[in-house]
Amino acid sequence: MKKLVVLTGPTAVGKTSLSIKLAKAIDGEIISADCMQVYRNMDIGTAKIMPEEMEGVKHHLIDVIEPTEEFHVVRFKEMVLAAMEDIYSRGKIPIICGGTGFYIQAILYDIQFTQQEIDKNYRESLERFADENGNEALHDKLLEIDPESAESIPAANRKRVIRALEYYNQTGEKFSVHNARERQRESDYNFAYFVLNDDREKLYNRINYRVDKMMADGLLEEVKGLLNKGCKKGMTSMDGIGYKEIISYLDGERSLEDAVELIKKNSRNYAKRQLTWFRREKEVLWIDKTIYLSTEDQLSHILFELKKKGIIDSV
RNA sequence: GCCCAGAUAGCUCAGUUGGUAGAGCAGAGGACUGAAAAUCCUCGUGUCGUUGGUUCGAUUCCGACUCUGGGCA
Repeated sequence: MKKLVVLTGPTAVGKTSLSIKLAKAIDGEIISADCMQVYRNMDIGTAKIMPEEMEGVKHHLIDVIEPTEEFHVVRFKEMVLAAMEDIYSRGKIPIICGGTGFYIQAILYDIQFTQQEIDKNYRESLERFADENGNEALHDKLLEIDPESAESIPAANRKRVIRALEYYNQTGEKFSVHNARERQRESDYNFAYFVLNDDREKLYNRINYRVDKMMADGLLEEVKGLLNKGCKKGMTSMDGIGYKEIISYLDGERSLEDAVELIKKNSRNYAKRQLTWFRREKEVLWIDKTIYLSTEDQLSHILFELKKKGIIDSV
């Protein structure tokens, strides 16, 4: 079985610096599992690792597309599988590091998505239908073709109602059937899934501090620059935390001070959602920073677990 | 020193014609399988400042005290 290491955790917990030490210790290469760090020119707001911080460790999936482009799990999966093949061919171990749990899952369990391109017109027509007739009416459509999905997806969650309808429209199969099947999947990898975590209050303090630092580092200028290059509100990249709030300030919707506070709050809420996700994942190995205080302790604990799983030979 | 207004959930406040209380925000928990840093669901017991009094019963009425604003000296 192919070997795979996953290192994740909530935003601002300290994944990046630990990942460098880990990569050096096991001669690995890092694959970023971060839905925002893939974009070029979005450095400050995504807390992206800079080349000089990489210490010679090879990184994949960072700065690979323009912020004006569409990006999603399917593209992520394609790119990561290619990167992994490359890494294995050189006899190294891939380390998936990043905070997007959904993306990590897609790789780990090889979740299957549909082959076809998304039909934008169909999506838009459903959006329009919901605008005109309400979320309930859209939800009723789903109820007709796939009652199980309709039951598990609230009408208010329009995005997911649309995806379920879209899936049926594309494949003729119920979305609920697809999901149930994909949920059964076992991983083909010999993997270790580490989640770095810390005391909630400490984590939130670090998030708040980091946002202030982003502002001091020029987040405002970064966003202005992106807008000048053609980025617009509503693009997936501009929906990232730190970007959408600054844009709302530039649009005159709120003061800069309020925008900064909102970035902090949204980041905190995001960290909490990430933790909810990781708690549900099976076979997760938690690295609690209140127990493993120093980076050295964390690293030696990780190496111990990797040896146990046969992913590395010696500690 | 005097006068006035406050003192209720982590914060900002509402309310109880006397029967121990509820909103917003913050926060917590959860869902998620081609937008995922997205999208959505659920969750409110707190010495009602302290202390006397009236009352069957006071957080609510009355008195004193403490603190915080504001005003007058």
